[in-house]
Amino acid sequence: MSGPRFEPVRTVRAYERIVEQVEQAIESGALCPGQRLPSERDLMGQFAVSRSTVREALRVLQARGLVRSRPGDPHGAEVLPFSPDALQKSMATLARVEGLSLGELVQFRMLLDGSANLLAARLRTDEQLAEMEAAIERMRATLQEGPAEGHGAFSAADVAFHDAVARASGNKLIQICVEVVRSIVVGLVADRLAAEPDREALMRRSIRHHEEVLAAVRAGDGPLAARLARQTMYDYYAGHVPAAERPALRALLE
Amino acid sequence: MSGPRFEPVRTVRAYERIVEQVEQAIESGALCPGQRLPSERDLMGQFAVSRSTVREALRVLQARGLVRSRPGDPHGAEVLPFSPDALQKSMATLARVEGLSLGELVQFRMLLDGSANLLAARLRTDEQLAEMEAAIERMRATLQEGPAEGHGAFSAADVAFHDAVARASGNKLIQICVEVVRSIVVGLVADRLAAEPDREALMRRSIRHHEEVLAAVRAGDGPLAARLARQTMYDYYAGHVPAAERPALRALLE
DNA sequence: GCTAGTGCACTGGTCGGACCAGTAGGCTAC
DNA sequence: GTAGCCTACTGGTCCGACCAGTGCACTAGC
Repeated sequence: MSGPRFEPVRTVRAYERIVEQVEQAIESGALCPGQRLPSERDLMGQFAVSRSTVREALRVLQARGLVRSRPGDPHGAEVLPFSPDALQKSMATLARVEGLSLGELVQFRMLLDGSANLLAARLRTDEQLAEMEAAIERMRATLQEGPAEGHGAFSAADVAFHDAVARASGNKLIQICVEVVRSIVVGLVADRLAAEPDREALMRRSIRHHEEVLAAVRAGDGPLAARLARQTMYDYYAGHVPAAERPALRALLE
Repeated sequence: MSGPRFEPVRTVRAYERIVEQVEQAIESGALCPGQRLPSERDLMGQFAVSRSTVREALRVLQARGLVRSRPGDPHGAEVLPFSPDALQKSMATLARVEGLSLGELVQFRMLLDGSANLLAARLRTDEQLAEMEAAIERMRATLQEGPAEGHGAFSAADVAFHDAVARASGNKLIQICVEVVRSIVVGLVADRLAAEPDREALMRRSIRHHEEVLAAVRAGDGPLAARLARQTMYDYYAGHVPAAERPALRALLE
């Protein structure tokens, strides 16, 4: 016999147990977004620890995007609705530390956006279709205002279109990843896009592409919508991706 | 005239500035994985803040997976190599808080794995091909040992196969996301898979599917490899996905 | 009566000091 | 030369204090 089986004890810091308890309360729904945590001074009583420990736990929870605290707020820390901020922060760190190339990010967007369109062509509601149409309409409108002022608005409308598609995919994870990766890519190429020599032509072509994508989604032709969406993204970003990385991107275009 | 343009000043907490500085040092390479941060007492001198503030900053950095500290370690906190742990934690939290369904997660895996195979069929090296072959061989071997002991090993080999494909895709982001999402899915269905009535048949079929996928990758037929990979994943998990969610998964199978 | 202004009680952010258990590496005794 | 102890230092935790900022109740004025 091997006698009683002892498990290795891992020493758990006090603040970690606080994090766990609060995290679980949030996940279980005992704490809902908008609700407030007790004040730090209350919490130190409830958890029977010092304020430093409570604060370290709150820092971790805040870093994970679960709560937010404001100085002077008499109601205590606020439980936040989920937002992909923490996810985005992790991924942005990843992009920098791990040295993700623009090519890899764009490639990832291509496959995400392509898949979103594939699903959206199947599952979209008429309302979502209208949202996409409206976004394209706004893109067209910005062209009238001249490219200078119009560029921010154009991007916003472009984002709105892709968000609508992602929502229509019916998969929240796709939706979130689309948002996260897009914000990183946009952060990387924003200045380069602003310096684009013939931005208006790019915008005009982008609108046409979006119209084609929408038509495919409307027709329920998922594979076509996916292919067009990938092509659209490729055309929009390929100029900023090092030539050596482009073949890998084009592999997604067939 | 509108006078001088004043910008809103955002009050930045002291610990946040510390986090920023250390983060930047890591990203810029001034601090490499394995290197040590000065001790908390040193840091409070360098940053001219109290130890509480230093510690709160370290908690945040630790929550982001950038450093690790051990009690009693005379060398100070250690700078960690990037690991997707933080990313995984965010996404796992997301999965629970946001109520991601198993269907959504599996669907996401299907599109990730499919895309990885599509790219791998184009870009794989012979060495990577050999890794995939070896993984399948290990899957076969576990069948001989009987399903009871073999199941852990089978899963490990399965994971190794998918990791090899993800690596062969040449996209680190795909690779990381595959890993993150897989671990979440596995965490959700581990117990249900263990209770599978006819596990051996499932494993046998899974091996055959993997062989087909590998053949397509070897032949360089990306679209076929992608479709087979998605089918493989569907077959493996569909039984655990609520029937209502399955049609959305099947949308990825054409 | 209702509003505008004021004060207060309390919040989170920061500080400094203190103690403890644990570690690593140098020192000593063999 | 090595085994074992010792010490200096670490991170984890606690305490008490101060500050600037906030929201609310209360009050003064209409």
